[in-house]
Amino acid sequence: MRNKKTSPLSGVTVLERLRDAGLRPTRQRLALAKILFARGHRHVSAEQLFNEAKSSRVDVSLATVYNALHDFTGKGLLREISIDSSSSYFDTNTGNHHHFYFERSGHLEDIPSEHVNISALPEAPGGAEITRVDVIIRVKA
Amino acid sequence: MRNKKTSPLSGVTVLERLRDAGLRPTRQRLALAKILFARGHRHVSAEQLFNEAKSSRVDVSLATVYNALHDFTGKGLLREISIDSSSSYFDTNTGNHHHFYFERSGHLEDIPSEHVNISALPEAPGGAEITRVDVIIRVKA
DNA sequence: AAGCAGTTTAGAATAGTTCTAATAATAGAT
DNA sequence: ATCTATTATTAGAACTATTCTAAACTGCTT
Ligand SMILES: [Mn+2]
Ligand SMILES: [Mn+2]
Ligand SMILES: [Zn+2]
Ligand SMILES: [Zn+2]
Repeated sequence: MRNKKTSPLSGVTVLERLRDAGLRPTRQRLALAKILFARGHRHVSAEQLFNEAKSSRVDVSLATVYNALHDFTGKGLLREISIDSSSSYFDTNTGNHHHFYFERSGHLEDIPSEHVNISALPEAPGGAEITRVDVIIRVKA
Repeated sequence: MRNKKTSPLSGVTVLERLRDAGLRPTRQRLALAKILFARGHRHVSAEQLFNEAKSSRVDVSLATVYNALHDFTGKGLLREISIDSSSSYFDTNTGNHHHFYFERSGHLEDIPSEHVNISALPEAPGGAEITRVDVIIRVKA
């Protein structure tokens, strides 16, 4: 049997992260989570993650990539961002923050929420509860 | 020959609006523009507009609806909004403003830009020019 | 009226995503 | 370790919003 801790720091951490979220740490989920959470925050599309998995010799189907992304999102490990309606991004940064969107490249870059000061938020009609506030700054680049 | 001014106020106005934008006022574009701009600001999807056209006995193809929406957007008569990656909305309000998004119904509601005070905007990396700032407040309703 | 560029159209094509239903793996109990 | 129920994975089909194609048509200028 293989050692469960394949990478210095992230191996066990990722496994625990999945367990804590109530997600079975399957081989596929572990591999994908490792790609997603190995280093700093990222914004990835399903296709991107699928390709990175293939590059890392992780044998996983596209359907599983979608399943995992949605499962992770459902458990709060990721956050889904729709910007250009052609595809979604999944953000490993689930904290309160905003984005620069580079229209040419399709690249997303985080803006810490402290750097954007929103005031005078109107109350949601009918006292509806606010789920999330997204600020997207589109830049021509 | 029919009277060009079919509706009390909007007939000629819509025609001029298209001409001023450099768009040929074809039968289809006129009919669609009339639906879009007849009354106050709206947020419509392509499919919605297509259906409204059919209801108004305007014979227009779906491809033309898409063409018109994009042409209008390109000329600044509409603004395209992507929220949920399943489809885009086209907004007849092209001025600076933001949105409430009602997740349950998919409805969009304008927020005047004066009601949202954004301060401390970080400079775009590399001095890139800001195209637009979108604030979307998602509410659970 | 003629000619041309711009527009419309039906239907095919595309692409991201979801679904299906069969197979496989996991967790927990024995 | 084995058994079992539950959950996950998968290939490929299906779905859906949107775009493309290329042929027919129309608005505009002369
Ligand atoms: Mn999704
Ligand atoms: Mn579009
Ligand atoms: Zn982010
Ligand atoms: Zn609006």
